Amino acid sequence: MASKRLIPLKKKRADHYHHGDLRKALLGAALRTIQERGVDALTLRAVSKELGVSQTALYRHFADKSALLAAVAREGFRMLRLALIESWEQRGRGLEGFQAMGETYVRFAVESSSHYRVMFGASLDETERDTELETEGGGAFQALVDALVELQESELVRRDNPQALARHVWAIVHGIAMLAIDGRLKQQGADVQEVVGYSLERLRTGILQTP
Amino acid sequence: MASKRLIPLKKKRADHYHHGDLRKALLGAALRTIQERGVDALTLRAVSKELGVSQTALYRHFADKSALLAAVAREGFRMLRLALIESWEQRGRGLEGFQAMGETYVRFAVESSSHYRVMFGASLDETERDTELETEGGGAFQALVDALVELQESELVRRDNPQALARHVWAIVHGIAMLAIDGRLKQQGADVQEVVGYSLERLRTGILQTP
DNA sequence: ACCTGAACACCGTTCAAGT
DNA sequence: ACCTGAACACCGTTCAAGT
Repeated sequence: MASKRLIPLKKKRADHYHHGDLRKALLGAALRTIQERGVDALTLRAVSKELGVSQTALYRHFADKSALLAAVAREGFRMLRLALIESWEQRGRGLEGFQAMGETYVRFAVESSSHYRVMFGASLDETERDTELETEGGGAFQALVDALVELQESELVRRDNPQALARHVWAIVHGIAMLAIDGRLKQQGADVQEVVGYSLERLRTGILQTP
Repeated sequence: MASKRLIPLKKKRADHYHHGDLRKALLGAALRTIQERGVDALTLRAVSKELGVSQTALYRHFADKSALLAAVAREGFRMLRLALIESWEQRGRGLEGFQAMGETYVRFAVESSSHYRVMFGASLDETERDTELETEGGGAFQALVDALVELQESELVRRDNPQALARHVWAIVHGIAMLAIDGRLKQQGADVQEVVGYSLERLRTGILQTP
C-alpha cells in the first residue's frame, strides 16, 4: 500500500516523541482490532496501550472516538473503491467486468465484515457522515456509475439515469452482503457467490415471467 | 421530564413489587429510547430509573444488555412482518400488492431508522442471531416468499426457486433502505419512494438494453 | 506542539442481602 | 421469586501540568 502524505513535511525532524505518524498508527491499530475482535472490542485505552502511548494522546489527532471510527469507515470505502475498480479493469470491463465488481463487493463485505459494518453503522455522527464520508463513500459509488455509463455506451445497458441504475445495483450487492454477514445465507444453506451470480442474472433480465 | 422520584411505597397487591410485567415495560422503554435518541443513548441504568426500578432488576428478565437488544430487534421483525402482510393484502395482492410491500418495507426502515439499525446491527451475539432472531427474521422473509409464490402461480413471475427470488428482492429493498437511512439519497437529491418505484420497475424487467 | 497523570462522570455486571 | 444497595472493573473525556 503506497501512501504518501498529503502535505510534504519540510524535514523529517525527530520532533515526534514516539511515533513518526501516530495518527496513522492509531488508525491501523483500530482497524486491526475491529477486524479481529469486532467494534465492541475497540477501546481507546486498549489502542493507546498497544501503541505505548497515553490514553489521551489520541485526542491530538481525533476529536473523539466517533471521529476515529469515521476515519476507519473512510478507509474502508477507499479500499472498497480500489478493489472494485481493479476487478472491473482486470476482467476486461463489459458485462463480465461488471459481474466481477459485484463478486468483489460482496467478497469484501464478507471478508471484512466488522469493518464493513462500521462503514454503514450508526456509530458515526450525522455531520461526520455528511462530510468525511461523502467523499470516499461517493467515490466507491462513482466507480459503479462509471462502469454503468460505459456499459450504456456499449449499448449493453438501458440508457436510464446512471445514478438511478447505480443505486439499484448497489442496493442488490449491499443487500446480499448484509444477508451474508448476518448469517442468513448460511442458515438457508446458500453459497454466497452463487447467490451473487443468481442476483446479477436477475438484475440483467428481471424477474417477470417471459412468455 | 420524569421528575417524580419516589414511588408510593406500599400499594396494590403483593403479587408484583412494581410491575405487572416488567419485561414488557423494559422492552417498551428500550424501544422508545432507541427510536427517540438512538442506540447509543440506551443505558440499562436510565431505562431502569425511568421505570422506577433498580438497575439490576432487569437481569431477572434479560441475560444482559445484548439480550435486551436482541428482543428489541425481534420485536422489530415482528412489526415489519405484520406491516408487509397488511400492505400485500390491502392492495389486492398481485404485482400491485407486491409494489406496496416494497414501499412499506422502505418506509418502515426510514421511519424507524434506529430500530431498523438494531435489527441488522452487530450489537447482537452470534448465538442470539441464530436462535432468537431466526424465527421472527425468518417470518418477515417468509412473507416475501409467500407473495412471490403466489405471483408465480398467477404466472406473473418466473418460476425460479422462490427463496432465491426472495433474497434478490429483499436485497433491493434493504439496500435502498440503507441508502436512505445513511442520507445518501437526500444527498443526491433523490426522493425515497421514487427510488423504490424505479428499482421495483427494474426488478421486474431488468437493466439490459432491450433492442 | 505534543504528550502525560490524575480525576470526573459515567457504564454493564456481580453478589450478598432483603422481602 | 423478585428486587435492592453497594461494589467492581471497566469506559470516554477533560484538564492542568510537563517537555
